[in-house]
Amino acid sequence: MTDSLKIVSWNINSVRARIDIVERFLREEAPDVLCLQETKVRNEQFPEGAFRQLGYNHLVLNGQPMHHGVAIISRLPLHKDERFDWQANGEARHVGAVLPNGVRIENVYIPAGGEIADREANPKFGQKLDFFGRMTEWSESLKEPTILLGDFNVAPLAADVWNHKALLKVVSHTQIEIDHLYKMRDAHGWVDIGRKLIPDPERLFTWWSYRAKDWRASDKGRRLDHVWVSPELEDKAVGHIVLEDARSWGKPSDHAPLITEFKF
DNA sequence: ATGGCTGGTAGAACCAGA
Repeated sequence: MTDSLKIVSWNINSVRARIDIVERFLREEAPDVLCLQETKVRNEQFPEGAFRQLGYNHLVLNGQPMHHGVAIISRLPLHKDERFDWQANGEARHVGAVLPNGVRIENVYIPAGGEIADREANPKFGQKLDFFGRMTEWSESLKEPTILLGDFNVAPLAADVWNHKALLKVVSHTQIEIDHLYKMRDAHGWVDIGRKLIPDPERLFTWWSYRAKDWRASDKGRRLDHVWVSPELEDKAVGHIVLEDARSWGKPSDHAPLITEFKF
């Protein structure tokens, strides 16, 4: 018997400000598991009722006031939830749990890293590189079949940005970030499902700035959000789309949802 | 090739995102 699962990653940029389009998304796409980043809410104030009404009764939260915050919201029971502090400063940027089939889901919000791509001039950039370092150590020792997804805040390939040359020195597309990302990938043999199913050099973006007059017309996007899987799960991911239309829904997030279909 | 935008929280000539 084949177990089909639809798993989503979405940087929501405030789950409370965005609750109407989150409900629309759940009604229209009916995922099994929704992983949110940038929920921007304390756990006590998380709008759990909206999710429970739609049949999503299993929530694991890691929130804080104002910034950051992640959540896994599921129709299926979640077990062994955990929260790693890969930032080493208490910020809420990770939550993980195990699905009934034994597969782990790790939902991460990697720091943006500020404006300047230099750890001396900009401590936030150093924090971002160190975050990758801690995730690399974790990846090296990882044994369980795992889905690692979220907002990685790096667009590694030329086809992951609207203009490769223009962005070479822009944080999210610098070589040192890409080196750190790939070192983490190689530490576990992570498979990039986005590029396995939508191969390079096809255009593939997940984020478009709010500042563009018409985000679709200018299309100055970047692929900042990713779905990676352990090597043994590579063939279980059978479909992957970025729901770009959601970038145009009322009061949108600046990120679109990534929908991955698995057959276990 | 940045930023003209956005949210949270405070009550900002704010901070953060990327």
